[in-house]
Amino acid sequence: MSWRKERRRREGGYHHGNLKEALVQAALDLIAEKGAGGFTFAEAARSAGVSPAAPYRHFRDRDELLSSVAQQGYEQFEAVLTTAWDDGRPDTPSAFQRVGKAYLAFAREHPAHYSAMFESGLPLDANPALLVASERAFSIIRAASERLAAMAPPGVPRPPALMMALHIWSMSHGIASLFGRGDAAGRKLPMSPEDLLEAGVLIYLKGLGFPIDHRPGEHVSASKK
Amino acid sequence: MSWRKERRRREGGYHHGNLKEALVQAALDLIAEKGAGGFTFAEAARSAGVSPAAPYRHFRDRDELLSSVAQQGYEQFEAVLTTAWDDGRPDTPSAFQRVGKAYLAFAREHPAHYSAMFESGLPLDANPALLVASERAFSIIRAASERLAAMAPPGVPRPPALMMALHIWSMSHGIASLFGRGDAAGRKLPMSPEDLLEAGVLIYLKGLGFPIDHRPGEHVSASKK
DNA sequence: CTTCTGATGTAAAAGTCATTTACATGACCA
DNA sequence: TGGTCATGTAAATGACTTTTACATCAGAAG
Repeated sequence: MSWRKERRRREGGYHHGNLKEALVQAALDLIAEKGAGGFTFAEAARSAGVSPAAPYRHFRDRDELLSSVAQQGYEQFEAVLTTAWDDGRPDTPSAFQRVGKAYLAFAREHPAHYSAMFESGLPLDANPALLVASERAFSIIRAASERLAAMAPPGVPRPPALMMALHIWSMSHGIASLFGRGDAAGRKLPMSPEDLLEAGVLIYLKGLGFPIDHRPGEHVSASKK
Repeated sequence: MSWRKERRRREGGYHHGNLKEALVQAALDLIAEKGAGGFTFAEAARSAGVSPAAPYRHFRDRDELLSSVAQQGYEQFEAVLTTAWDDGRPDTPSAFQRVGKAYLAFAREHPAHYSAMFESGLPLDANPALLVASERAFSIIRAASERLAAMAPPGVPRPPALMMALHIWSMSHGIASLFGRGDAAGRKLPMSPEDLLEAGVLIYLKGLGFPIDHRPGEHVSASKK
């Protein structure tokens, strides 16, 4: 079944057998190396060992390959966030912070995906599946915000959960985008992005009336009172 | 002095007379139209009415033109933020909110500049002047944060002013980047980016202990108690 | 087992870009 | 009036994108 294809592939058979996946992988490597802009269709083809025209059997054009990478990114992103959220265990606030960390971790560990998702300039509605994937990923942040909003102290005016989700998302994305990747964009920071985000989220939650106190060695941190 | 050049330019003289600026302007138009990635050196040359090789007399390569656009953007950005800050008049908190609005307004009104500055993928240290310009712009946000930090209520633990500035910058940038431009990136929002940012900043400031209350018709807003 | 056919690749070509090199023009100065 | 440097042009190279006509192969049908 498959050993045959494997063998042919190694021997340079006419058919690749797995080109679509190979191209996505090649694109990831190239984007990681030269950025979403620097990636070329032709080089991806070269990496996969096929002619420059071969990719057109699997993707309408360069943008569709980029779009596939972004979609795969959103799907993995959703999985990562879902795992981090873990349905709010052991408690909502700490799970919430874990989601924030997972956000930054994803940006750092999957820079190519992140780049395709947020920095490639491709319109979200280019591919319906892409839009769906991105919404599913955001829905995790939103669900977490809903849960958090539900346990906010009463009497304190607060925005709708959607707005909370957008605030958290925006701060996470802003930090990831400006400072998140090693040194690619060049902006230095006298602290880790994770610490920056954690502190920011804690201050924000405190603004919503959540009980926050601080332990030695840290600026602020959350704990149940 | 100059009428002569003007005349020649109209008549299609051999020398353009003002090519460098014309190229920057052409780049802005093209970036606004097709994004930072879609912009080409050749087309900028065509817009300016010169041969494809002419731009090389003024810019080492395509990236240097992009870098010039970004630098000009940072300079205008700094000017806009400085005006908005107005040295904290009439009072620090409202001036602070004004800076946030100015941030989003810049992203919306100068999408091409914003794109070159934050989404073009060019390394900040490509051009020393670029780095300086970007730091000067950020310094406005930082100065505003310093002032705000200085008037924070005592007894409430708070992060260093630099961190505050980074939080505000990140949220502003995150919102601008995700939702700031009409519909380019495709993400819809059931509220204006300005309202989103204002609410986020107010919650954040409340988390720092600033007195905030709310008036009818708005989610939250600041006033002295 | 042979044949047919759709899926998957290739080769070649056209058009666009980025970039370089040798040459042309003309603005300005002595 | 020349000379000279800055500013443009023309032409060439090599990469990339995309299309078109043709080649190959895997698997289904007989």
